[in-house]
Amino acid sequence: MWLTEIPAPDFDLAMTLDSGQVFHWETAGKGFVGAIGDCPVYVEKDRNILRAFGSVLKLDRLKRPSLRKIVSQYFALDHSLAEICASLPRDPVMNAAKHFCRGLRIIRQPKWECLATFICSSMKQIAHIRQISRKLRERFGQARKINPPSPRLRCGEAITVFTFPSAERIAASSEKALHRCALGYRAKNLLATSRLIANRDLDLEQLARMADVDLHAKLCALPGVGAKVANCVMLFAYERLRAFPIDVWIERVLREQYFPGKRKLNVGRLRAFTEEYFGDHGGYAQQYLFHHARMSMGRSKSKVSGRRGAESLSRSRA
DNA sequence: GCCCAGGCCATTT
DNA sequence: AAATGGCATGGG
Repeated sequence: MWLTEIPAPDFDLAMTLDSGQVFHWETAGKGFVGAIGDCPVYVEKDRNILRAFGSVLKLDRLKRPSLRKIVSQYFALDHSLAEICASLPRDPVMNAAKHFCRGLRIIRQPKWECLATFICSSMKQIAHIRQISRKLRERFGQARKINPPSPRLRCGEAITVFTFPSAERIAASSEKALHRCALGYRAKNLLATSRLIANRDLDLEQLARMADVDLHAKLCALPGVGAKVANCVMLFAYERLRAFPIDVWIERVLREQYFPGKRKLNVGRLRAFTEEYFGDHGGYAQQYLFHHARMSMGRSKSKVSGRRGAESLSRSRA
């Protein structure tokens, strides 16, 4: 077990973990517990310090990076948010999201874990995706314990966390077993894709060398992976910061904020716009717009009446 | 019961 | 090429 403290002044841990890019971190004490790959970790933000406590596997410890390296890499503390934000468009919608999401980082997730959870994400609310992720971990992953050494770490008692199951482990399960994790029709896709990996027909690490377009096409060829999921995996696991996933939230933001009242707008037109407008860090723009929109929706009570509500509000003020 | 959800896919126009 | 409907499940 190791303890490390990392200066991270422009990093919002809680917002990053609650922004719908990763689904397994759970609050514990004043921080969060989860797994970074095979490493069980407790993390907390204490003023400008990111404090992490956890263990690295004993096998091949010599080749193993330090906990500090693992945490810094995972949370992308090397990303210069100042430069990234400066490169984003400066329209009112983007500015508001940018301001609201200060400190939110696009993290670097393990590739299979990211691919698998986003295969499970289709037509699911984030709370459901979290449930699915937890069930997969509890049922097929490995239990690892975190034993806090001192009350300095405000995480309380010993905690068990579960690693995400390998593709081989999922492939060795069954569609019925996956169904019991509330996967629904997604079970078949997850199983099929896991078997491509277990059978050596697909090596996710090898794909990292491919150009964006080719990587996107390769991912889209996998069962249960379409344009949206492929872009999520590119953004959250392959560090392709241009990737701009368009889900129902983002599509709503684009239609209402960037093309208000425009009728003939298919997904292809929206895609053409986002790729040229948001630029090299479009993925950050997308995540900020997504999180801001999702957090703002709670205020208007009813989701369906949200649009009408906003409209009538602006009219009544006029 | 209704609505919707970080969509994908086969089928039809 | 673009629109449409089915798909499993759970929360509000």
